[in-house]
Amino acid sequence: MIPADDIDALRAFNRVYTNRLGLLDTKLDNSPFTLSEARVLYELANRTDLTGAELARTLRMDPGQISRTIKRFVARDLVAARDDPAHGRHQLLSLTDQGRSTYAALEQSTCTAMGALLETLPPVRRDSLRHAAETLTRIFTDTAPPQPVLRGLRPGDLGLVASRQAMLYAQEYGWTAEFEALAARILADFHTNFDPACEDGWIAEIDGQMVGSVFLVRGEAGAGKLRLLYVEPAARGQGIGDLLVRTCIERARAAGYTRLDLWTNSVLGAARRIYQRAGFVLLEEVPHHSFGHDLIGESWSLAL
Amino acid sequence: MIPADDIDALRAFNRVYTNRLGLLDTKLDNSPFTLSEARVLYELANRTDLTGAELARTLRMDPGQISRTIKRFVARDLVAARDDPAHGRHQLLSLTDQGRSTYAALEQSTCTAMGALLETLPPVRRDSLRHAAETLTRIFTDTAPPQPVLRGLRPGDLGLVASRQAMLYAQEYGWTAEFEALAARILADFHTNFDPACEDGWIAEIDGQMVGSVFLVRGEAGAGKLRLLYVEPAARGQGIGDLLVRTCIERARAAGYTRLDLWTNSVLGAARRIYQRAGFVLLEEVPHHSFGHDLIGESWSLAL
DNA sequence: AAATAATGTTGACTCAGTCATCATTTTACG
DNA sequence: CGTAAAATGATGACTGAGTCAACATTATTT
Repeated sequence: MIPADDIDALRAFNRVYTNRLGLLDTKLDNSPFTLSEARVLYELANRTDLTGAELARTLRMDPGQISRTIKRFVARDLVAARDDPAHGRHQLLSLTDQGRSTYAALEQSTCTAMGALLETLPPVRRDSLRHAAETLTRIFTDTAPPQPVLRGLRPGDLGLVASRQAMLYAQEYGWTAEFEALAARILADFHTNFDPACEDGWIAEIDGQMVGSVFLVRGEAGAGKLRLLYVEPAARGQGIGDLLVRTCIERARAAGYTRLDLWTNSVLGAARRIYQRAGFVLLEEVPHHSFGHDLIGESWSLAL
Repeated sequence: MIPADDIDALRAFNRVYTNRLGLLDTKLDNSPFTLSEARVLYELANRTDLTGAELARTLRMDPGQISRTIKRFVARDLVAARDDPAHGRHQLLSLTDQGRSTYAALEQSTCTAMGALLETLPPVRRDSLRHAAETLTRIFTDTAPPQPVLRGLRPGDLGLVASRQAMLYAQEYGWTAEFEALAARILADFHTNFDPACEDGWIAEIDGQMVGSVFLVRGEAGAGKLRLLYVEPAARGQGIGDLLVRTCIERARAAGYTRLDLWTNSVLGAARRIYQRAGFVLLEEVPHHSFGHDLIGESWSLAL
């Protein structure tokens, strides 16, 4: 079930955008084209040998309207229609030279108008706007389900991991900043003592956004240690946790560890199940008071 | 000058949104209202005693069109118009009972349609969509320049600060992950030894987004230490750095420190100027090799 | 070979959007 | 105070958008 808040947010945006649509339209500058005409021109300029039906589909416009629009363009000598040699019923549409130069002028003026609009925004909002615009473009464009990808570490990742985990566990379990400090320290140590031969870290991303992580560090007595595994709630149930753990195990094996240890807490049920599935065995349970709660720490291990 | 990339991003979004607009419209469900009519209904339902001119302004529609639309609504007994007792030329518009129930039904069905659309998205994208929609709504709605606000620390802040600084200095100065580890360690220590009486941290926000930070910790011999000051590039030039430093100084004074120290690097010119303006004095310059570069560390101090 | 589907076009109709005009009323200003 | 300027609400005229139905023609499927 979709939360009403989500629906409201989208509807509010829809309203605002529609009310301010003029600000983003070609109508602003007194161009000789309507919005629909400009859209048709854009498609014709950026694709080759379109048919009318194809135009109607991509722009979600009425075929009849396309037909009439094209007729107007042909009359103005902006568009040339020639019969498709392969399909007798199809007509291949393309811009004439005049059509192309007219489109270029239109393009120029919309860019100028858009730039003027962006000029009015403070830089912080300009950045937010761009990011939001790119996000929405992706969401409306990519119909394929987003694939989670694993990647290596980049600058800024460590802090982000600590931050997301701190927020998550504060929200879900009420853990205090003590956990955040622990995570920050683990990550600081990770980098300070970093040995590329036998240590590593992975970030899981969807649409370029971090949705999970895992780290492999050197543990005690020839054992590797898996640390800071987490998956964003919204990204759970897609096997991302399994993927992260599997990757970590393989890397631990390649690094020559004889055993892979990890320490977790009994309340982290989702993580526990992932460890179980991966073959880890629960060795020890030790109650402790940390992060503002009475918890049961668990030591798990996997022979490699 | 606005980067062409920003303009392209916004235009691309504009195109995609327009092409898919139908998906977000009242047209989807076979409602008896056009988009414009639905917008007028919405305004009438959510505000009281609107005049036609007011409607035309908020919806950016032609007064003539409003006039005709209202006439249709009055004929359908959805809207009642009564003369304004104060202004003889004004007409106060409001929904009739039938208008209200019709609007409620419309509202219901658009919410359902919107929910159905959100259902098709994977949860990760749903979250992104919501966030982006809220951002854009704010940007198009708030015309007032965004005010930077200072706030205390919340879960997740520490990691975020470390992450942003690491990314920033990696980008601007090519600093290595060594800096990230240092930042993470400083923040871990901050929390581990946290003494609320004489230590503190502040986050500067614009539109709820972090754009800067500063921390006050206990230093040596009764002195306070200012650490991890930073301001996002896009938010610079608005006095946020000054505000952060001033806040930190005041807090240091209140905590009873006799002196406020800080350590920085000569390349961080913007920060240096902030310290100078705040009255800090450069005490010592020590060359060092850190973060992958030859740097000159600087010790500054301010008598309180 | 016949049924089915897609393509491009046209007619009919309503609403959107723009522009000009107008009567009326309110506000601003010398 | 009186007049000029501005705002309000309405209307006519016109083009294009959007929807629906119909149609001839050509491809595709069975």
